[in-house]
Amino acid sequence: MSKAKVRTRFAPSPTGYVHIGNIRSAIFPYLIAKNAGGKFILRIEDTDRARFVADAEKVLEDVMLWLGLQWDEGPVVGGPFAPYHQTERQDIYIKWAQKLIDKGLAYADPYSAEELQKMREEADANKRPFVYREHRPENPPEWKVGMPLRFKQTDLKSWHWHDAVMGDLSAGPEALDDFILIKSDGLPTYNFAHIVDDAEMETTHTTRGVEYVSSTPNYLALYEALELTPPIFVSFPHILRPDGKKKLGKRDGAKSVTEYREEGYLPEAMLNFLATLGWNDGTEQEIFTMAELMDKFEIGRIQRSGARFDENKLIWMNGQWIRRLPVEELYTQSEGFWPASSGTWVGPDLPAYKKQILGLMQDRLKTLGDLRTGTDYFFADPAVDLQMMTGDKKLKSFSEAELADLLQRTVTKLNDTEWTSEKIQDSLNELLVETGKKPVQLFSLIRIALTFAPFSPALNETMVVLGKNVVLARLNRAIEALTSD
RNA sequence: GGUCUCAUCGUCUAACGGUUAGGACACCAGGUUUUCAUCCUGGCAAUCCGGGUUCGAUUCCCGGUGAGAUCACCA
Repeated sequence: MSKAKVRTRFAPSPTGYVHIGNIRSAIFPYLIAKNAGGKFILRIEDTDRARFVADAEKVLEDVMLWLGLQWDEGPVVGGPFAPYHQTERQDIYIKWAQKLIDKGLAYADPYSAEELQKMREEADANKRPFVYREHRPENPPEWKVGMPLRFKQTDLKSWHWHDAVMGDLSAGPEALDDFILIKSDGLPTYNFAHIVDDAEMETTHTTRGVEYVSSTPNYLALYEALELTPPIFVSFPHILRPDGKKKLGKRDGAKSVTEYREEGYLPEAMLNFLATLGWNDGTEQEIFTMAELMDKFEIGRIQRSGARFDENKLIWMNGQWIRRLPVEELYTQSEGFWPASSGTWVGPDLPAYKKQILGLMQDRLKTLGDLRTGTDYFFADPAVDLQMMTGDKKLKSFSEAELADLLQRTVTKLNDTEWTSEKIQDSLNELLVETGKKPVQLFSLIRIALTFAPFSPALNETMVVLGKNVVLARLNRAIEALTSD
């Protein structure tokens, strides 16, 4: 197969919650396709009507686009193999099912749910694994929509196959059973539908989590019955919960991708993190752009064992990305992460002001969400908190009068200072000499009087952004508070 | 329980059969004339166990052990 013919797909079930593990199942096939210059397809596997969630598909598509996983064929964009929702492809599945029935390789399941349940319990009581094919009805009724249709295994043999990630695999006949092809609601099961769709859509790689390797012998038998050539199998290891070795899932309180997005994680960081969780390029590189991932991704370097989800590394990576993004870009992404006070800020150019703040904050943000809690004092005068000044560890030895005096001298000094970060720093340094105080004392005092925040960027830089008038006004306010009682 | 799979620092991982087993996160210590960070330097820390093959095994083979997946009219 030529590389350009590579076609992969992400085939999620719209059940309403997209977690880290789900979305990595979209990233890997995307990269496989793009690495080869091929196509990436989005197919919605919505045959489970009981678990169907109405707006799940929208959420899913939003998350994919946010991460930069634009699909070449699928919902919204269409494509040569439309429709891309399985519920709209019912005729196709029935057609293929009929082919099997005609060949005597599929039959109607006449048992009721209760009868089936009873057989299972019996097998269980005898400590034997339940296999349906041992209870195959002798004279099944003629199948019609409304009855479950089962695949008839005719050759109980050991299967051997190759998986691009896991290597050579095999399984004995115990793995083979007469599984359901079409459910009684007329819709196909995943086991049947994905094979038909992958073939119809000319998918070259069937990607999925390792949990499907135990079903692969059944699929292989079905491919054979359908006279289809199996695709390349690509099984991904699981992403494990942070605290254990179990597969990550919604029950573990795993956050959805949307939640991470709302907390201020960048799509670049999320993509980078997920792509390198269970894959590496063999070098010591940790940070990858989408372009680099597309260029370097290799199926053969996907890990075989599961990888623990480590939020610390995600946080670190997010910081790395915040730092390397141009301010302009960061500004675009910061939309919605500013404190409420930014809405009432009175100044000529809010975007320019925010970009200045971003320039100062860029090195200290872990997530964009930190803007919400850490930049309030840029937009509104903070409430004066005397205790914060007088109670500060480094300022405890000073009386209120002394503190007021220090601030007064600062005001006088700054009043005559040209408002650039260099000049301000010069003045602050002179002040240090003139007052004979240590930086940790004088600067802490000024910093607190200006922001009343637990921490803030460099003093001189902060002053430049705040502006001379605001700085002097806030210092005077603090002096007033210190001398009023 | 049957079947299948996996196994390097706490975590993510690198290492044609020959390396003082490398890097990153986390953690600890120090530095960058305010704080919190960033950044820099250093430190701690691993080949699951037992056999075999080999001059030599993290690497190949076998057996244990441990872990996971799966045995639905869910995907």
